[in-house]
Amino acid sequence: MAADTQATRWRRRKDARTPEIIEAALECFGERGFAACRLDDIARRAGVTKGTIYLYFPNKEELFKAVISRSLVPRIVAGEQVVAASDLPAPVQLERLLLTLAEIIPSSTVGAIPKLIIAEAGNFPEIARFYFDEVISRGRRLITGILRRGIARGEFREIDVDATFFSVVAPLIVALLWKRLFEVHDDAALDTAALCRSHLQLLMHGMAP
Amino acid sequence: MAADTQATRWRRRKDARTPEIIEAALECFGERGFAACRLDDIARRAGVTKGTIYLYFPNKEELFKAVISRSLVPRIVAGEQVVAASDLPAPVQLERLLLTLAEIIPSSTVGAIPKLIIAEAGNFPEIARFYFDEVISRGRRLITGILRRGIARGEFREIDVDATFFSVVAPLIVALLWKRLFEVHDDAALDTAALCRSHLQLLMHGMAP
Amino acid sequence: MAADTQATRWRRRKDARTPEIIEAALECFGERGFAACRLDDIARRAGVTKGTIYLYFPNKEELFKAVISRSLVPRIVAGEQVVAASDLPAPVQLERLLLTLAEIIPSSTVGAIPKLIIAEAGNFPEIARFYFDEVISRGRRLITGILRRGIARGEFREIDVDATFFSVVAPLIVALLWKRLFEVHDDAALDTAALCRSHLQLLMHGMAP
Amino acid sequence: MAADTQATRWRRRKDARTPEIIEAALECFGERGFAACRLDDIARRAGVTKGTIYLYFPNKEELFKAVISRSLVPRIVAGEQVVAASDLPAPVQLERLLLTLAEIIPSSTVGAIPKLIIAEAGNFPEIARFYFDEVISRGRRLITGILRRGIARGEFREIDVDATFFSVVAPLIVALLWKRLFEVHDDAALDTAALCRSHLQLLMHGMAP
DNA sequence: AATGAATGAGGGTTCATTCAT
DNA sequence: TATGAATGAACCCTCATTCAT
Repeated sequence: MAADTQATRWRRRKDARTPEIIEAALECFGERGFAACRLDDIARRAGVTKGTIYLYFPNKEELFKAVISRSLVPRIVAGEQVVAASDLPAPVQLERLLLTLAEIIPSSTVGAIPKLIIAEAGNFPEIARFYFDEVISRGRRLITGILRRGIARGEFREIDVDATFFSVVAPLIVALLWKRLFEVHDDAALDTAALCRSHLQLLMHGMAP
Repeated sequence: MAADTQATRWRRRKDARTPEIIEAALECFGERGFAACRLDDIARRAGVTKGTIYLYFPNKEELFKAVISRSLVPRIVAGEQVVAASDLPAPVQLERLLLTLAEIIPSSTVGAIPKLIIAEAGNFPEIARFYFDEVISRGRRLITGILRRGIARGEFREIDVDATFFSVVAPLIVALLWKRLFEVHDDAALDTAALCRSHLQLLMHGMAP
Repeated sequence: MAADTQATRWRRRKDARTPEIIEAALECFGERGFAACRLDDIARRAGVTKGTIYLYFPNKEELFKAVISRSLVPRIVAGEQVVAASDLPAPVQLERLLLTLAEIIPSSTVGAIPKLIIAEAGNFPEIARFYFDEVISRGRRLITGILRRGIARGEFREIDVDATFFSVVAPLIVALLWKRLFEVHDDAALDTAALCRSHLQLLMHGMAP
Repeated sequence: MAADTQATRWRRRKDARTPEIIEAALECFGERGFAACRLDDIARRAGVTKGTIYLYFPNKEELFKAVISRSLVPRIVAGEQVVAASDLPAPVQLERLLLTLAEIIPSSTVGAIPKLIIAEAGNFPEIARFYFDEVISRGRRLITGILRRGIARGEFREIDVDATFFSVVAPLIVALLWKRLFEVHDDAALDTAALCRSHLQLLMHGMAP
């Protein structure tokens, strides 16, 4: 029985290692960037030693790729479901989607990814491509889809949906970066809720027929 | 001809070297990031050897700081002048400012800085602070100033200027990053002009009284 | 056989490395001086690679300090015991102490330290201070103590003990340096034993009441 | 006339360069040792630039040799004259010689050489050999000569002159080093005069028939 | 599966030396 | 003769990666 408990504990431990290391790596990469982040740091945070990381990932670069790819899919899926599951008016859908998106902003883990992508896309074209295909393109399809439906239904005026995509999501992305990079230097904290409200209002007024 | 090249090479005096090295460093940092960019690369681009860099900058970090600080002031000043020099209606001022800002987007040199800042602000708080004070804060003051004047003059409806600041500038910043990071993966090139037009229209409609 | 070598190599654990590296460093520093001695040389002598040294010492300077400090204490203690353990006449004690001291002269390891100290004391005041406090001062206390006792007991005439300290020990120190620096250029090898005998005789005659 | 003055001034300047640089180099080498002393430092002290040094010396090593060799001959000659010029009793000659020697101790320039030799003899065998031949051997010849004459004349007892040579000069050499390396760490300054007096007394008593 | 001692290639930095002016 | 900008080899140090245990 004791042996059985042991075995279970060890198995769970082993299964848990991969996400634990990814989590630790995401934190560390997010704070310092890919190059400046040492595997020793990641290992310490994950509660293992450097050598152990190599049992789960062939090298630092692959670990980085895993960090990026495995941390995002759930979020995208969530977003797609918000839209697909309903047949609400486009403005309502857009609002819900942005509010869902805005929840990521303060998330200490996933929220670090955009900064990472921006910093390292040049050095890791493979990651950039993956991120573009799996996150950005899907996100853009979601949003432009809503915009198109809104136009078709007469809920939005005739707008350039590809361009407006930027107007819609950019403020949230910039807010995400701001929180991590500049809020500490500013007099007041960034009021994410107010920003969302204000931005949504601007969008609704701005796109109204 | 060889003699001529030599002469030219030697004519380049101390005062020419500094901007040459900064220029080369900006390119290199912009492409690969601070840590991944080797001094050898910078030196080669600047047409000198590694040792020469140390005649002009005490170390890599100070070179980085110089790159950031010396590349920005002129742009900010330009922006401030666009506004200060006129007493036009706020919407017109806003339009002119954004169009000026948009010109930076394709600039191969200065346009690389935002990415750099985002990537390295965490590792160089001093630089983050400098950038925040000298670029972001001044830019924000410019824009919120225009917004406030517009509200006061009845040209804009009552809006949250601090939040709207994000809605106004974020699309341009994201477009800047997009150009460098994702355009290559997208089917079509990003039409900056269309984006500006569309975004301005959205803003004008969205903030109209 | 290869397996055996391997095993031996791996059996050497952390605790064995430190003295091995210190020993190698002492040899190397002793031969070439601090600045001229490359870490690669030390590593090769210690049978490790450069990187390994940094697992045991934070940098070259700290390695140097360790070399000095860890190589000396045993010798001093030995000297103090020679004196403390007995209540012999002062001349006898002095003789024993000098003979003990003279044993260091040909020692290839510890014997290199005085040269090192002389060469680097200016660059490493901390080391100079340590050496002065832990070696020189203690040695001086030992010798002046014997001299004072000898005077008090009427075994020596009234002498300036602080000045005589130099007359007592200097010849041994100079002999130590001579062995390493000039013996090779001289016609005959330095006869340390004869030097000791002659010097002790001089001292005994010279300090006799 | 002005031209003439100029010419004279320039010639004098040029003739003065060599000793100026040697002087500056001796100071610098004496303070930091050969390796740790940068040519930039020497140049600055000599009031010239680095390049100028290469007009007078082919490289750093030759400059070092010049420093050693040109700084010593005068002193040796002085010592030899003190002895050769007289037919005084050996004890008196010895006393005069040691007092002459002791004058070097506080000399800030020449006094730095022994430390330099000790530090670098291993790295520059050529210099060690030169110093041994031109300084040490001649000094030893002087002193052992006096000792032999003293024995022959019945002024000294039968002693081992080669060994006693160390007993005679070592205290002065150690005092020289002490002044530069450890006096700053000691409670009291080293009283060179007292040391000479005490040492001479010891010698005279110790070698008396 | 996990460790952690060891490696070694690579980068930042220094500085003796060169050379056009 | 003197300068000082430029060079490049050499060295310290870091850290991703390996591997015996």
